[in-house]
Amino acid sequence: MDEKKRTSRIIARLKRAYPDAKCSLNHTNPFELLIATILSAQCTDGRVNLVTADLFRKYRRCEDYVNAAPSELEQDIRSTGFYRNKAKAIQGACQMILERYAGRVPETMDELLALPGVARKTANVVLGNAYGIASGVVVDTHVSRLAQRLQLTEHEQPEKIERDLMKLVPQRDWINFPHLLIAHGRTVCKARTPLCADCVIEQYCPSSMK
DNA sequence: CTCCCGATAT
DNA sequence: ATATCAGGAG
Repeated sequence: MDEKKRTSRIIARLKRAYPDAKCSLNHTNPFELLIATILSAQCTDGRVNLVTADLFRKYRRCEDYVNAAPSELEQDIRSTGFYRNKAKAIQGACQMILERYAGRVPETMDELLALPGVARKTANVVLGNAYGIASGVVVDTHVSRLAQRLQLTEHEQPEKIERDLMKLVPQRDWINFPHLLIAHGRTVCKARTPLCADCVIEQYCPSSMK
């Protein structure tokens, strides 16, 4: 079986197992998703959602972040970790969005990549989940781990993994595919102890311990 | 490559 | 005690 066929079988199985897989970061607009995604670095989505529940009530627009005292914003996002970096990134991004785009989150890859604290992973999350634009494939820690275990790539750098996945996965699935891998990665194909006995794609996995 | 960093699971 | 979590910048 060639790699594309194996990939399509994997996708079909995962869609059946996780029919409701979607973006797990709570948000009601592109701006909120951008902030939530910046906060999600090396932090669980559950923790991010806990923080943004209060954060999005207190900070509604770019001006609210830009005008806040850095130390106060840092405390408001502290429990997500890396809070100094994240606060600085958020304030820098908001200032740029205000100056260049009149407060609207841009809808192109290049414009998003120019924002501080935003690289391909965050840009792909915002474009895909807030704007419905299939700009690429989100590669986070779960997608990276599963793509390697499934041997959908032989690389470790996120950018190279994304390039391999964009070749293997049909573009209509670029947005949903990471949701499927993340759902599977969180519940079954875990980082420390993969539960291969419970895996619905075990027959397609070269790394299976079954 | 290193650094940033708190919360939770194992 | 240590690994891991929807990463990005220098």
